[in-house]
Amino acid sequence: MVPVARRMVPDARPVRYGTGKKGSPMAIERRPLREQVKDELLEQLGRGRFTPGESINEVHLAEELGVSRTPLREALISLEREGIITSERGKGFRFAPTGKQEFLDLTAILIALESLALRTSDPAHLSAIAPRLLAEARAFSAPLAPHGTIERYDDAWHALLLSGCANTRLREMIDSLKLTLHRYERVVVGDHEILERAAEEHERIAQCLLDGDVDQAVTALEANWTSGMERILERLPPAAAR
Amino acid sequence: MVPVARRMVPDARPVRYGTGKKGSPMAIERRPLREQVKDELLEQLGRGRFTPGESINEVHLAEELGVSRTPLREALISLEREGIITSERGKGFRFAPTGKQEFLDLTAILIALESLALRTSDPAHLSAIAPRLLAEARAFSAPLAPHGTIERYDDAWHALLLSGCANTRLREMIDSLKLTLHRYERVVVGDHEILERAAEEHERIAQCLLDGDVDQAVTALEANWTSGMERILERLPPAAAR
DNA sequence: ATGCTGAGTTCTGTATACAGCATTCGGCAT
DNA sequence: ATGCCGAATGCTGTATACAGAACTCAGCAT
Repeated sequence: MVPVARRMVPDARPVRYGTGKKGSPMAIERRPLREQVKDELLEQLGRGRFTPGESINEVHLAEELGVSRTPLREALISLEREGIITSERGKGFRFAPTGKQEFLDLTAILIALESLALRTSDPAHLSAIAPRLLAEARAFSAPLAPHGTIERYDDAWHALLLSGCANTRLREMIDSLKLTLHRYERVVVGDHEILERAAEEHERIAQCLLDGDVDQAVTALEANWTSGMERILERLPPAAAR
Repeated sequence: MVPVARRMVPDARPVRYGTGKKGSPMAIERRPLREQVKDELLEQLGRGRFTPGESINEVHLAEELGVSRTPLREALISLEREGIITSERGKGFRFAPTGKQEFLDLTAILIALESLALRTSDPAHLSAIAPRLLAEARAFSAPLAPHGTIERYDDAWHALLLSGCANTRLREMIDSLKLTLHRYERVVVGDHEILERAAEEHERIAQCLLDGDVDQAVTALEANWTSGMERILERLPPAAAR
C-alpha cells in the first residue's frame, strides 16, 4: 500500500501541504490532501480493493493512507455526494452496495446525458474530429479484449467524442457518473476478464459524424450504450435480485 | 440569525448530536450536524443572504451558525460537489459565481433529465395522477405571481409529475440540479418580484398524460422548461456576458 | 435454550489546536 | 508618485482530542 503522502519517516515533522505530483515541471501542482485521498480511493476501488457494502473504519483507512482522519472524512463526504459511498448516522461510512437496478438506472442517465452532450456539440468540431474517431475505432477493433483495456479505450474514445461539448457542468456530471458506473462493472467482471465487444459500433458513430448526420450518431451512440450495458448485464444472472 | 443548534446558552455544555427537528413524534430524527448546516445554508441562500462569488470566512460563519468549523467544512465540501460552492487551494470556499452560460447549461441538463424521468415513468401511474396534475394546474392559473410563489408551486407540481419515476438516482440528481438552478434564478429576480407565467403549459402536459400520450407530454414539458428559462433570461440583459 | 439487561469496548461525530500559506500594509528605492 | 520588498496578520488545511452513540457479549431471569 502506497500512502498518499510522505510516510517512510514516521516521526519526521510531516511536510504539510503535500507538494503535488507529476505535472509540468514548473507548475508545482498543490492540491488539498482530501483530493489526493479521493483519487487514491478511486484508484484502489478500481483495483477492486474494496467490496460493495463494505464498511469503512476511518482510523485504519487513514493510517493506511498515511493521513489523518480529517482529510479522509472530507474525501469520503465528497464521494458520498457522488454516490460511491453511503453513510448512516452513527454507523459511519460504507462503500455503496451495488445492484442491478442501480446499474440500469445509471446507464439510463448516462445515455441521456451523453446524447445531450453530442447533440449540443458544435457540429463543425464534430466533423473535424470524426476522422480521428474513425481511425481510433479501427485501430482497436478486436472483438475480444480484457475488461480493463476496453474500459480505458472506451473512456478515451468517448472523451474525444465529447471534446466539443461546451457545457462544463454536463461534462463533469458525465465523468462522475462514468466513475460510478465503472465501479458497478468491476463488481461484475474482473479487470482481466476477456469480454466481447461490438467494435463496429464506434466506427458506425464516427461514420455518421463524417456524414454530418448528428441525429443518426446520437441514435448509434444510444445503441452502443445499450449493447455495452447488455454485455455487462448478461454476466450477472446469479446474484440478480435486489 | 437562527443558529443551527442550541445557542442562547453560550457556555452551557453543548448538547451533542443535535436532536433533530420536527418529524413523526416517536421517530426522533437525528441527523448529523453537517446535514443540518447544509440545509441551513441552502435556506439562507434561498433568502438571498449570500451573493454569488462571495468568499466564506469559516470561523465567522461557523460562529453564526453556532457550530464548529468541522461540520461547517463538511457541509461546504458536500455543497461543493453539488456545484453551489467553489474552493481554491489556500483561498478557501466561495459561493460559486453565477453566469448566464451556466444557467443555460443547467437548464439543458435538467430538461434532458426530466424528460428521461417522464419517459421512463410507469404509464399507468402517469394516467392515475394526470387528473390531479390537471386540477393543480387549474387551481393555480394566475398569469402573474411572485417568483417565490411560482417556485414553490412549480416544485410541488413537478415533484408530483415525477412521482412515478422509479430511478432513485435520477430523482436525486434532478432535485440537486433544481436547487442549483433556483439559486441562479434568485440572483436574477427577487423573491417577491412579480413574474409572468405560462399557466396553461402545465394544463397542457396534464392533458397529454390524460390522453396517454407520453411523447407529447415530454415535448410539452420541454417547451415548458424552455419558456420558463426564457422568462428568467430576459430579466438579465444588463450583466449579460461572462 | 431463549430473551433481556447492562457493563465494556469500539468507533463515529464534533470540537479544538497548530502550522503554514496568502494577503496586506508600511518602508524604501527609483 | 510608483513599484518592489518584507514583516505582520488572518485564514485555511490538517492533525489531534474528546464526548457520546452503537455494538458486543457475559450474566441473569424466564
